[in-house]
Amino acid sequence: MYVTIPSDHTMAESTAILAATTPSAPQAQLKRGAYLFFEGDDVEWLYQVKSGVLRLTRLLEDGRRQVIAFGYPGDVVGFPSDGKHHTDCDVLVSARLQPFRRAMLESGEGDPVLHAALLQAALREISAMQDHFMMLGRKSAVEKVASFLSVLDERVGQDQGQYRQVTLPMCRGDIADFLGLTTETVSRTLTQLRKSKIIAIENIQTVVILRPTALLGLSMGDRG
Amino acid sequence: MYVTIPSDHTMAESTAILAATTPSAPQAQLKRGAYLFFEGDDVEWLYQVKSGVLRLTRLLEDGRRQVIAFGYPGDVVGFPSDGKHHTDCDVLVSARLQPFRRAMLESGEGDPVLHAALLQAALREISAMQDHFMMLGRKSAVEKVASFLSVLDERVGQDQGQYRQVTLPMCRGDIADFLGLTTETVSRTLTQLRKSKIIAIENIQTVVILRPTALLGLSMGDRG
DNA sequence: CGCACTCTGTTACAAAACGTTACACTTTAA
DNA sequence: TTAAAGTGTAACGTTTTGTAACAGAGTGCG
Repeated sequence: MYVTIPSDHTMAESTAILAATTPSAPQAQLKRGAYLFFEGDDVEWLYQVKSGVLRLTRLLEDGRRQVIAFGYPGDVVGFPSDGKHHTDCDVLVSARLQPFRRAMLESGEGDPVLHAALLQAALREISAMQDHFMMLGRKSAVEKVASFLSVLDERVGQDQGQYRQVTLPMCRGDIADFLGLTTETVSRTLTQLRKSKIIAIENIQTVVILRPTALLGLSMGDRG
Repeated sequence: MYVTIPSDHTMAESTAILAATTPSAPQAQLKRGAYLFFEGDDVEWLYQVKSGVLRLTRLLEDGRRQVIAFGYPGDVVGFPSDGKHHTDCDVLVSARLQPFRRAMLESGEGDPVLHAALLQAALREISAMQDHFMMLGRKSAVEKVASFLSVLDERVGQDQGQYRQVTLPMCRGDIADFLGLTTETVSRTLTQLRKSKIIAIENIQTVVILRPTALLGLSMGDRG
């Protein structure tokens, strides 16, 4: 999951699953904290997330970290480049995963439909990352956090009576490293949104969206 | 071209051209200022840059702009998502382009070798964009500009007697929008690098790298 | 059970980085 | 030649970060 510019097809497309195909391996179940792969590993499998949440990260030698993406249901992770993984990937919320052999993407032997579906997933990935560029490069802290919450709401928000509610399985540091901010700034910004009554923070992992329109406005550059 | 973490294979890989294949269209020659496509256009062709430089951009409604990438020889541009372009693309330096039908990527009918090569280009694109995330999200102004010059040097730098020399066909505003800075900051940072004798600015489009190691150091977080 | 300890998150204040504004200068195009 | 666009530089302002202190939740241990 990246922070993309809102669009109605986003969810439908990305969760359109590679379902009607012959899997080459049974689904795998992984617990919180487990690692799927590390940067530099040879790619054997791609994975489509069926349930749970993954985290993809890159590290700089001096310890700085960038969270590249969160893997939500429907997302495909593990695209190879030169046959290798270029991120670490671990499990944030215990996940069910559908593995696909790397060859299914790269040569498509056997199943052209699956091959095409994985290719389309890669192409969508490129487009989503382009959107995320705009966010990392050109948005303010408030816009970033507001965008993040909006996208998460659109993608996995739940109805909670009058309002909608978003669960944040990642810690503040993960959000910061995803949005290019510090944990303090993420924390301060959430407080600011709470004080403007745009969100409520029910508990540390649960945000209630009180004014979705205001949030969306902030994410696109309206003044607070 | 993205600002990726330096690696010896970068150039060899990306300029490894889709050469030994049957082109489905003759090469095209485009002049500075010409547009290849706009955001929202249906994708008919992908293009591999043979010579010249392209610029891929995205716009926000309020006018903020992100330069997504520069297209240098070897790069492939125009990957579709949902069949559409998601950036604008225009010509910075008059370019020779090899067009490939979109179907060559998406269905591969006719030429499996070409299909595989285009797919690999897309996968490399994903990896390069991940590196660029790190840069946009986690690097300071000096690190960004130093990284930019280092990558450009590695990719298209020319020998100039004792030193190496880089041509910047894009204006300061383009560099700024690529790195997530303002033109002033780009300008100040270049001045700063010039005053520390790490680069010399021969003319507005030509930078001489006096101390490549120092530049690389700065790009990875050493103090100035 | 209570206690110290760690980890995460929050807040306040100071500091740094970067952006904004303004203006001079150069180059390019009309 | 003049206007327009692009660039360089400086002073100033804003945003974001860094630092530090503290609160609360969870954990291990006596």
